[in-house]
Amino acid sequence: MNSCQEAQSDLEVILEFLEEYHRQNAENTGVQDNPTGEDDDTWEQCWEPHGEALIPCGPLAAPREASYASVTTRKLSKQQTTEAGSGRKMRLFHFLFEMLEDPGMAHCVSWVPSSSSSSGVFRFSAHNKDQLAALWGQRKGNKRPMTYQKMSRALRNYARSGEIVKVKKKLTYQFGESTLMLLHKHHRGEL
DNA sequence: TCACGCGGGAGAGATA
DNA sequence: ATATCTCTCCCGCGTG
Repeated sequence: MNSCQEAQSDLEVILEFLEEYHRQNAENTGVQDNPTGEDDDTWEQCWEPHGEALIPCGPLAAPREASYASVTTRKLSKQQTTEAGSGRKMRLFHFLFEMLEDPGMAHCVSWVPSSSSSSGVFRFSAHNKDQLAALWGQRKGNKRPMTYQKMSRALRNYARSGEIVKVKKKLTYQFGESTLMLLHKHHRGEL
């Protein structure tokens, strides 16, 4: 099994676990999915990478370590445990998803229509891609200006984990299936 | 030939 | 001090 396949299967396992846990949590405790509404801050605090996948760290954080360990044997890294706390930096694909969900940013980056509405394929505008990159640089608080070239390099790093893969088309990338599902769920406030 | 997007290596910065 | 993760920077290659 290569790293991408491994990551993909991990994501699937995690997703199944989250769905099951979420069902139980809703039934047993009556905890609201998203009682306060979502904003950028909660967004950052409720997700954390887990090895090659994403797992929530908000309301699910407490039982996560024990329960999740039964699902996968992959250990939590130092940074991952750190990020369960507050003040975690936003990751690039979170930012991109946010931009994709913002109609006002459609001139910079947009979903690519396809037969499957949830394909997760998106494309940068050839004219405004650097504007989006600059925004990312600002969000990160970089001293030097971010460019599309540098941002796309970071995007391609996600290919190793399967979170985002490169599509063989100019300026076009695709969210991993499970990553996209989790992002959508969170965006709808289901996690 | 040239511009542009892409891919890889190396290293910086943050954190435990 | 060390290890790990996530970018960031730079350089070279392929393509139209």
